[in-house]
Amino acid sequence: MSSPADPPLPKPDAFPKVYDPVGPESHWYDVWEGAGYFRPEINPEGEPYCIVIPPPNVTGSLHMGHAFEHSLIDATIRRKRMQGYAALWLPGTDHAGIATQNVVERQLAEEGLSRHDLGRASFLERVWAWKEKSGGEILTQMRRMGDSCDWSRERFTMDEDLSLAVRTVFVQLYEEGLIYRGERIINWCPRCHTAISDIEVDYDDVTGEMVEITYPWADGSPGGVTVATTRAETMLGDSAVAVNPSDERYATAVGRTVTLPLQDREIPIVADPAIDPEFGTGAVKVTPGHDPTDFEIGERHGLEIISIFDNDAVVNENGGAFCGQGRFEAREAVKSALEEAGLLVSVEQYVHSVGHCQRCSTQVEPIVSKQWFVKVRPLSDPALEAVLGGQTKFVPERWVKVFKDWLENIRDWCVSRQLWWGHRIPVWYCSECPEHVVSIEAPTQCAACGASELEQDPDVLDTWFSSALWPFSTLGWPKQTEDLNRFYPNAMLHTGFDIIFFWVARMMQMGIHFMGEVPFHDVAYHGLVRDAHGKKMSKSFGNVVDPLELAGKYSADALRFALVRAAFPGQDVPLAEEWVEGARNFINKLWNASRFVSINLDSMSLAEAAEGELPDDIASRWIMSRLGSTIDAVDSGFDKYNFAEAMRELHSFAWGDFCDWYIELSKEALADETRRRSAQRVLARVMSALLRLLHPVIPFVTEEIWHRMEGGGHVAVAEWPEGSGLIHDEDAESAMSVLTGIVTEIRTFRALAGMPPSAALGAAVRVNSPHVSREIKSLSSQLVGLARLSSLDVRGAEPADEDLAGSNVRLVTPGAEIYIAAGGGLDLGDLGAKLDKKIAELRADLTKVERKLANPEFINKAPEEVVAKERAKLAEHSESLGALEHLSASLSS
RNA sequence: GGGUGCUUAGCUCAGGGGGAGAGCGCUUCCCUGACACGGAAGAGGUCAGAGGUUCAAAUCCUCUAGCACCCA
Repeated sequence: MSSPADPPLPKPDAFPKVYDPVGPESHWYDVWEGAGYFRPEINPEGEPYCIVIPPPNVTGSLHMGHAFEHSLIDATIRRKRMQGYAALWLPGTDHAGIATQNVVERQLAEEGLSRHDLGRASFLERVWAWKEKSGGEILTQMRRMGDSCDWSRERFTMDEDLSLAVRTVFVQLYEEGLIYRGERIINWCPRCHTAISDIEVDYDDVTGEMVEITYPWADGSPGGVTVATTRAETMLGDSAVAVNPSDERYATAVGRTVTLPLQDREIPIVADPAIDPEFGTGAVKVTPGHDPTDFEIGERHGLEIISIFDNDAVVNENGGAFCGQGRFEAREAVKSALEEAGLLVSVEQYVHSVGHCQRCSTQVEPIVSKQWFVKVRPLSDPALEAVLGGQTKFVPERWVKVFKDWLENIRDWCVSRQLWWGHRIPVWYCSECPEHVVSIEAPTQCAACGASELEQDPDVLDTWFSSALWPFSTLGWPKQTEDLNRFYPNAMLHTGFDIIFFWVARMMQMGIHFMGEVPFHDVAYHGLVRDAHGKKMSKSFGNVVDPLELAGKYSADALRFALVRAAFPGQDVPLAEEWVEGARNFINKLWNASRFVSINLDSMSLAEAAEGELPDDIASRWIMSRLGSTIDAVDSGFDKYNFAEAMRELHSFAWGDFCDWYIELSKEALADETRRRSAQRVLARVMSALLRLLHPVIPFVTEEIWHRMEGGGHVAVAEWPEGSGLIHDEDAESAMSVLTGIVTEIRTFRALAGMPPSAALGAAVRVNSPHVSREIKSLSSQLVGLARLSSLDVRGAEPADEDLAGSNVRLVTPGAEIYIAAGGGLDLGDLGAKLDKKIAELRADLTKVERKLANPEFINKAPEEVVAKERAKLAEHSESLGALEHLSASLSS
């Protein structure tokens, strides 16, 4: 094809054969950000479209889960931006109360210090210093990944504005009676030294012991009541024994008293329906001070609450002789003492579920303590209604049920934490009187007695209290800012299902309560990133993969594509390095397709080359039709948050339709001066659309190619392609499928016959439909190239049994027959075996079809199209079978 | 104990009443003027098991088994 008239190739370094992501991935981000593309103001007329980031821990670093979630958010927001929305991805970080405090305390411990050694003020200075030092890391990493956040709107949960929002919410809820202080049984972490909420307790199976203990009758009569427990040491705090009221065995026992061993305390036997008669002996010790169920039993029966543990879960003075022992130590000591007393009936190994602190895995100790609670029900009911009523849509929908079950059984939320790092509870206690002041700003005097000595509650709020406000606190609330009016409700939320209770439910509650509207219209729950074999990534397994490392090796684009490509709604994403490698290969393929187009545009930009009317040849019509369907499928995938589907469409269009077929077909047209220009037009249009469609997921490489080819503007703000303008061209698609069938059939024959690609092969093709036959004729020079033929004769269906091109081989493909003059001396052994197999398959298929059509019920009940389709299949299969048998016979003769 | 999801090619997963799909891996051939991070052609599956509904079931229903997760 080369001739002196060919245009000069671009300089080799303008489009190297292998894409090098290093330059583009360090260059384009600053350009985009500098141009203000990440700000919604770039589309001032656009409809607002806001997504807030699920705020990562401020001192954390980027892990694969972030990389995944952010890839989905960025893909969503970049597409919306290109569609002309005032797209805002609002970034920020969370102060992560316990987690952050634990990290800094660990640092202090290395210096042999505790936070109490430093005191509250200097400890907080330390935490702020740590936050300043490590707080930017994750944000830098996000930039590296190409995340198009509006950094001018970055927020931190402990910013002054957001802290004001927290205090405002607290005060208002208090005034509405939805926040109260109460002495209740709560989950206490003896290591973190704080209360935690019910959902911060993780239950794990632990192998322990089931111990049976006899409590003797108080009146000295022989025997007693035997109770079963896994926590023998808590008997020190027992204030009753309970049985089920319907339990015959204990009918006469109820109302009597027993003596609590070791403590010498007389306690009653009460009847309570909460007791399961099937469990153990049917009699249960009741420890209202250290068991939530027992606490409730205690409330019902007016039992004494005896706390036997201090804040370290060490037995206190109420534990008598066991005072000073840790709870596990005390458990053994109590058992020995009971055994000595002859009251230990049995000890058996027992596996049971035990609550652990989510942050430090220490066994949680239920204790009774004075804490602040949010009365949740009045907030949760509207949240549930909003989801059931569809004001907020969940994807996948099944999470609605989980959400519903949880909200319907919700308990009040303990929001105070005995920590220093966080939003201090805006309550001040008077030193002169029992009153307290709940106020947004620090009060100067007691509202009740006027005293000026006021002390603020030492505790801080649960981190999730501030996260619950995130969709509006980040937009300026309680100030009525322009952003708040514009971007609330948020368009949607991408998040993991693991925080549906912690975060989504609470944002729904607070959003509706304070803004009067749901915080977002859609919530798309994604799965977890797992390793190549579907195992959860964890440090203990050693299968954790660092996203930045993969991005460094294969490019951020490749990592993003690998992740997004696997993102079926709500499904976990297995990630092996090979997937990223595959994504890198795809990007390189795209790069080379661009390289090809670029080389063939005669120095025109994509925009220039695309100008003018499209040609109406089959190949052009076909690829434009395919492009239209692809755009529709991509849009539909994005709109359903089914990113994997969108990516599959793009991948197969780009690699299959465009590279494998259209580019190959275009080579012939490009070589023809009269058709070169129109082929360029098609190449440029497809290329441009492809770059735009892929940009949300692989922003860097598409921008780099755009820069080299488009000659102006940035793909980051280019217009998103419209599929509806492109017609679905049935004729072109069917003609092309016949063409690809013919080509593939000939190639297969060549491979099976062991013919080298260079060997001459003459062929004649008989196309069944006269219409398609004309189209194939128009494509004959392309067909010659693709199938590497020495000659080609395309006929219509009319002539029946002519001698076609001296053929000795007859092949068949849907819609056409192929006659090949293969000459003699070919080794057709493989072909014969292959043919036999194909014939057998076809016969089996044919029998199935025949049986179906012979069934009157099928003819009567099946829809017409289905019957017609079966009939067509029958005809087609018979024909193919005939041809194959003919070929088989001619081979063996 | 209650709930949810999963079981489809060697691996990881889509599909979801009417001819079994993808990526990776594997086999054979090919460094052809976009690309070997590539091209061409292939092999490979009683869609977990058992019942049922239906003209028709991988797909819907029931049960069973195994796995995963959530809640108590």
